[in-house]
Amino acid sequence: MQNRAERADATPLRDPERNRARLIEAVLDSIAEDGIAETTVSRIIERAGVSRGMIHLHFGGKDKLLAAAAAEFSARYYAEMDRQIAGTRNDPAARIAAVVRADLSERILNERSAAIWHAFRGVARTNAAIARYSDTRDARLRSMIYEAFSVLLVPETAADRAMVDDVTLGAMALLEGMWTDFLTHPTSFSRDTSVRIVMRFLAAICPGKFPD
Amino acid sequence: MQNRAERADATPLRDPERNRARLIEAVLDSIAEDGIAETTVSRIIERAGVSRGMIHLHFGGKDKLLAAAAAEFSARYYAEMDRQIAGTRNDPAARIAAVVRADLSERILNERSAAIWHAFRGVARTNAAIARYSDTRDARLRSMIYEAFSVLLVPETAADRAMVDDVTLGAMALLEGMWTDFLTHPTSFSRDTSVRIVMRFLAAICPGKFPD
DNA sequence: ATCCTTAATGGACGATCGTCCATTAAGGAT
DNA sequence: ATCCTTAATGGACGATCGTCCATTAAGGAT
Repeated sequence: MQNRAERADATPLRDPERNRARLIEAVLDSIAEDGIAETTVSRIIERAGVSRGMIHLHFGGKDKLLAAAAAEFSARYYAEMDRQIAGTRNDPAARIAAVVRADLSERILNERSAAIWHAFRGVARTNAAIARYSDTRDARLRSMIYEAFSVLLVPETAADRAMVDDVTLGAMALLEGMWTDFLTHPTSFSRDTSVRIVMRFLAAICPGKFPD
Repeated sequence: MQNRAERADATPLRDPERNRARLIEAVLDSIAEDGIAETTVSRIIERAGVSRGMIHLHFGGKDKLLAAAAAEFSARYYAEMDRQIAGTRNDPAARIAAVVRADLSERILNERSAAIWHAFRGVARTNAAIARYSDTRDARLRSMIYEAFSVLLVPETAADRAMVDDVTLGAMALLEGMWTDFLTHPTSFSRDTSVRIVMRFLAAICPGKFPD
């Protein structure tokens, strides 16, 4: 139809990397907009603008494409998280606040990401590949919070260490809950309110550790 | 094959009510064990032990059967919740504690219910019928917590009322997060620890309101 | 005993699913 | 200029999906 000489730009006709990326993006868009049940091979290739055989060619099948999309989604999450909390390594209270702000920031928590995240969660129990990347994202966030509280609360006794465990679990639960609130009440949800509430709870349970 | 005279018991050969219940139970079991994607008409009737045409006969189609299962799941949730918090109407602190304990109790939060709940959440965005019952359950829990905090904190100023809003949202988030923790870490999850942490956070943010 | 309503059956049906491969052609290597 | 590797195409395929209806029979009404 069109050869290189006829095209004004230098866009190559063949670009496996670009097509892989398009397929992954199409999967994420489809899950966010139409849900996992409607994310069929036909819909995916339609969104990506590629041919039917390409899923099998580049990923080996639909399931592996979904797993790759989950991996990409997870990787983007903590890449952005790392970016936003950079420079808070020496101040645990600031780091925790930064993690909370990042986790609820527009770049990380938005209608698309919340829909995708909950869709993945819903099927993770019966899809080992998706569960793996879902767990990875979880574990990363948890360890960030845990490390910061370990520095902030300088635990010495067993009770102190239990406190670090508890407050980590509580912080994770609060953030998880805010994501769910965003998903279920996207219009009334307030990013600032959510950050404020999480920080108020954390400040209340760690008196004097989170200066205003 | 078998008529009433030949059967020892009095089980009727025809029992639409029983068959409806069997189909709903089969759907919930299938979602919990195999996931929503594997919950097909063939799998459902196999579990329920009924014939293929019965879904259309009694519910009008698979989608309506799923909606009925979501309705039943939601109804059971707050029936059990009401049962467990009965008798705490005059003591808001006790009522909040009872709601927390109930929401995390074995009868309400278990592997089956957590799997079903998250599966429904994952598709609620693109399934209006399921979203409706999911929201109903949510709103019921939220209003219980809100009412109790309204009595407990006797809000007078605008700031007081904002506090009631905040602590309600925080309590909801904590409970949601604990469900997710149960789903993702069923082996390490501790019911008692979760209840304790939620109550510690609530007590910390409402000083003197939750006597030990 | 006969009739009538309706619960229950189970297979036929068209629609879609995801996989896979024969074929084409891009584009670098020679 | 020719060859060779491999990206890309798109339709054929069997499998499975959910719906629906002709048929059977349960069981109350007469």
